Amino acid sequence: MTLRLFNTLTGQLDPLEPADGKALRMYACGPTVYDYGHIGNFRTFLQVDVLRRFLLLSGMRVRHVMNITDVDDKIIRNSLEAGIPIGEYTARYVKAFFEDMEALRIQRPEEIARATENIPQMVALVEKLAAAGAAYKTEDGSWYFRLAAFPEYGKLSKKDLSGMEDGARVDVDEYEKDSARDFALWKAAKPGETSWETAIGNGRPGWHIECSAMAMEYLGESLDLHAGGEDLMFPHHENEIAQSETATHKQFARHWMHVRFLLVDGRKMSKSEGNFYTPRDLLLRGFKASAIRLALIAVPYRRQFNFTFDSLTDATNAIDRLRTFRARLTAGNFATGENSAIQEAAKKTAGEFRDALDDDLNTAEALAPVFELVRAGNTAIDQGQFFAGDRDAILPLLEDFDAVFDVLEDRDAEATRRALEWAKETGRMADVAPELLAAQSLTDEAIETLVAERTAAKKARNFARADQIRNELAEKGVVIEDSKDGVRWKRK
RNA sequence: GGGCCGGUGGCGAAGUGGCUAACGCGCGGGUCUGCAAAACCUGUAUUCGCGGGUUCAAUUCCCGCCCGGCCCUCCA
Repeated sequence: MTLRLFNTLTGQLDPLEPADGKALRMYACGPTVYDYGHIGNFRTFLQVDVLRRFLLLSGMRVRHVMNITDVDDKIIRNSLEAGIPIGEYTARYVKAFFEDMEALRIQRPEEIARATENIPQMVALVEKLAAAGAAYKTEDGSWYFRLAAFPEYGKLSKKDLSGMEDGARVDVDEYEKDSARDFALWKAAKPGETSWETAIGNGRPGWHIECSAMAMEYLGESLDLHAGGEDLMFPHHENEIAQSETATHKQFARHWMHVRFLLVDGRKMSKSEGNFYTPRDLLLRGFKASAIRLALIAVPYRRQFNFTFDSLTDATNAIDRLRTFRARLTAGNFATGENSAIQEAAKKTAGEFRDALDDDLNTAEALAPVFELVRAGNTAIDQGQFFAGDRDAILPLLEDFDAVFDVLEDRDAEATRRALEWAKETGRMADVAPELLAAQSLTDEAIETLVAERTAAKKARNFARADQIRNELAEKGVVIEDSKDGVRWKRK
């Protein structure tokens, strides 16, 4: 089976495969670095990461390009207000973006393309469009794409623009356009604003041109897949198609993937509603990076996901269950042999896991058999019916699971530590949850010492002291588990 | 106003024209334990927004209504 992924262009599930049988060439719209990324942004990047990882797990080679929009109206406005060059302004957010990617375990694409580093390609594309009569320059020096030059406009978002009246909404700055719907390819420089002196004039790129130019620069004229948030479908992706296909007379992207927006507490996330969160906010509140990751990917990408703090707590507990199970397999001593029921369950789980992801990346359905296997495994272990052969069948399966979900390995402390450093540097310590600070005050070494002391106390049947230590640790978010294989502790 | 998508248990959700409506979390009871934690067992929707219709049979298809989301302007 190969992955069948919903294609916005055709409106159906289409197999996703490289046209040339080599690496799948995919382009995903990345961040505009005018501020810290929020969880909505990251839901999109995470879902694309799930796609990427599943393709790799399926044995496909992938060439994945993501852009960083580091010049646009907001960036220019904000950097002017701050009185610093745009490069300096965006540097902070680019750095933060990569930190967040790492915290959330988003794999780095093969290529990260920055708009400001690909201006010549954009200029060349505008020139090509001008030569074809599809681009025109207005009196102020801006360039526009002539929508009339592309009759197929609207095919992605299924919009019929033929009946749209010109002139309904004409931007003050754009009064020279031939048609109200024509969009900017190149914006003429305004006094004080960052600009590039080029063959088509002094100015800066329009928003849409960068993705067309960079996608073609790094992936060729025809892509296997183009992905982004659902809001980008129109006009951004529609405009990319118009520009690219007019210039090349080739299909720009065969497959289009759009990730659904999330809701927060049942409402649209927005700063004015007070329900706007960045991953960093959540880390400072004491949530784990892995929980944020799982919460944002456990609901399939075409479904609306209602994000709440509870959903993070749920994800935390679910991850705990998986990690505890894996630790049980790794640490336990199992007799040689195998339990045929477990062997079969493992085989079934592997198949169901892949089938679910093959079916339009149904992450929710892929998770179910994994948890069922966890229960079957735990039950067998409790009954003494679990053997080394069963462990050897399940561990690789968990590896495959984690190749996509990537939540089993505990790297949460590192992400949290980074977030705290950032809070310190930027004066946000007031936002840090007190419980998190309490937990941070305790080093791993200190915990080990206390745990050892408790074990000794237990041995001496001094339960009062043992419980005292356990409570002390619990107050700082450390939970102790006694078992036949020794004592295990973890930070909640 | 127009186009598109969705409304399933306490919460997040999967799913299907007819088998006991996944899975996770939570909660109640039990086993294990010095007590816990973990793990396991068990109970947690006779029912899938509301009202009609089609059908032998609908949560699943159709129509209407209500509610939420996305787009139609910058936005993951």
